[in-house]
Amino acid sequence: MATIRDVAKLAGVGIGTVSRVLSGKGSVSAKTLLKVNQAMESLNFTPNSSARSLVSKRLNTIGIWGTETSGEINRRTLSEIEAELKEFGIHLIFADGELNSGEDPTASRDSFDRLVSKGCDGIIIWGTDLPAREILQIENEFPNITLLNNKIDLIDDKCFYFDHYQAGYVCGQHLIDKGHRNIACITGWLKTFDGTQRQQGFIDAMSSNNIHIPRELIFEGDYTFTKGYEGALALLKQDNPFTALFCGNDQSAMSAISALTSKGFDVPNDVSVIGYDDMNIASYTSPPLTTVRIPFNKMAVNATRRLLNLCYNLELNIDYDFSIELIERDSVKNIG
Amino acid sequence: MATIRDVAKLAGVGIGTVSRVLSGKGSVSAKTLLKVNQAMESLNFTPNSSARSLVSKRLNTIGIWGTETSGEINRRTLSEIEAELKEFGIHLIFADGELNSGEDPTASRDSFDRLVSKGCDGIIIWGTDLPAREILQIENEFPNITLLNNKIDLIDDKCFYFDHYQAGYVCGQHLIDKGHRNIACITGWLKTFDGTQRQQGFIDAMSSNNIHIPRELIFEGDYTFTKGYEGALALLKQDNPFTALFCGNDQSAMSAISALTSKGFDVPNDVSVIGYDDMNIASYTSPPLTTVRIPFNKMAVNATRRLLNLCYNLELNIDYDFSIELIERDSVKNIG
DNA sequence: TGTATAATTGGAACCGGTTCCATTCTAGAT
DNA sequence: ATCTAGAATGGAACCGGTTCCAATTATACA
Repeated sequence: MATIRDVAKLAGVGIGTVSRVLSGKGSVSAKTLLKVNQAMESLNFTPNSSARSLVSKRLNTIGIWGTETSGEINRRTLSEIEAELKEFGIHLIFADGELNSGEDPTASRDSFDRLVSKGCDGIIIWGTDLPAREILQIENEFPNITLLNNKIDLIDDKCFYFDHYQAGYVCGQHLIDKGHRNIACITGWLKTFDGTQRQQGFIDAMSSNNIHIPRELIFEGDYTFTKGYEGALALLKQDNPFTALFCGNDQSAMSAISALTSKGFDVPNDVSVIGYDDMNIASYTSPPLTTVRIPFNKMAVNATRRLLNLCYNLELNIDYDFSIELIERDSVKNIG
Repeated sequence: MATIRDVAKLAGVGIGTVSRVLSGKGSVSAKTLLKVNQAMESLNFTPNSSARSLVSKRLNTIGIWGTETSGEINRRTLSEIEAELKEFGIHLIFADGELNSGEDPTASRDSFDRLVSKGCDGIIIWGTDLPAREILQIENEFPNITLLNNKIDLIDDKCFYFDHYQAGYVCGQHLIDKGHRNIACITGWLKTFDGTQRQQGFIDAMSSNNIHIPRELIFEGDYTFTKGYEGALALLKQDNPFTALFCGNDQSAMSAISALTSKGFDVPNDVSVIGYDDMNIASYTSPPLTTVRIPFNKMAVNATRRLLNLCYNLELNIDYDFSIELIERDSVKNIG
């Protein structure tokens, strides 16, 4: 690997001059520029990133961390983030909290620290794996963080979240508008910020319309296919009849439909189902899924831009406003 | 940030001693060890990774590149890779070829070069975005690469691929075994290595059983939901009847089912459908999907281990043998 | 007690960039 | 021709680790 000194020697100039050519800062005469460029070319010179980082204290890398980095909808978002970073020549380091999360908060924290110590210039923390207290503590000594799909009041300007409450409300209201009164639900993962929010919104939509949901019609899920399937079967087993089902996300909606179908219930003629997320797949279930579209990508991009501002003193515009959209397909029937 | 010299000063030792403590190599007396550790503790010392990399010429980072890093099944695999790397303290840098691939091969190559120049110690190239010639050229000047889901004879030991031909054959044979004779297919993406392989295997299974598939019953897909849906509609429009449908992957199978259902055809009573991949979701479609399970994760882990061997002179065991498994669910009916 | 050998230690030199200052060159003004 | 501001240039010093060698100290053995 050629170094800056090799280039300088070949071009017959000093290393400072080569450095100036590299950075484009400082003045260099036209003919010197040419000589240096030719030398770089013929030596196939690439600046060593470690040496650069050592003095500039800038790693040109940001990290993303959190269990929510898995799953289809999230993966789409990762690409979006990567694309945003690409424009600024920043790389994305990727640490999955998934495999050691949940049960063992220490392990979560360890995996986070590993990310910091490798050194990224900043980190997007995706989801609610770490308790607020811990995040605040982190933010105190390592301020270059941004939260995606989490909300902590003290650092609200670094949080990019969505009004899941409202979205849950909209889902509930939609079912009611379609004439449903006996409504069941398979909740999202109630350990997460967004899971509880959307659930509360849904419940409040019910109360506002004077509808009471008996305890038996609420099945606590966790966003997985498995729980969606189990949940639907469990709901079918209990005694309260229902004509509609609100699911915490599209995955559980899909598998709930699968369970309902397997037990001889037709969706939407026997039971209407509404999902949440609008995954790609939602258009291609049988029947296509009515759901609510969450602007995850937009959230992610803005979280990324905010982080770039923090890390590199940029002043990119940040948008904190994320609105929802109800996507009506064929899984909800009007029985009004 | 405390440096090694700060630690040395506080502990009252030389910097060499501190370095020895850090690396655990070379001898250090018990009491010196204690002093140094205390000093590190109280200064909250973390070694600077750039300085380390500069001299060790080791970035402790590997990259993954390719359009195939998107999609659900692939995302699951990413986690697997990350977990493998975690054990060795290696980070995963992530560059998506997706957004600039296909149309513009130069852009693909650029995005690849960006990954190299940042410097990873090695790269997993996932998929077939780059032509073999180009990959060989890359391998020549940057030998630390490993190919996932691609096969190039000259560097077979760095390739981790699956016998898609055999899997395609198995799918075809399964439909035949279940009594089907009029079989349609929606191919995978024929621009990819695996897409053509599985298609050929399927076709050969047909020929071996003296079944001829008319041109009209072959729809060229590309793995997307969209094409699966379109494909099923197109197949329904033409004149040759069919009782079974082979799809290039689960996504197209799902959307094909959705299209068939929407046109009043029942799966599997009117048409049997077999998928390919065994995505998580395959158990939860309506009906649950018969498909073939591809050991992507195992492939990915071995590609990763091979890369670790290359980059860091390790000698991890590598397995090149990946076998398939037919997963029978409810989307294929026996009509024999 | 003296000597050989091994264990322990300190720090200069180095990795390959960036920064900054002193120096030289150039062109326009007088 | 002389002076001067500003452009252009070279290179020492530095970033924070690792490596390696010379020097010092400890231990074992005769």
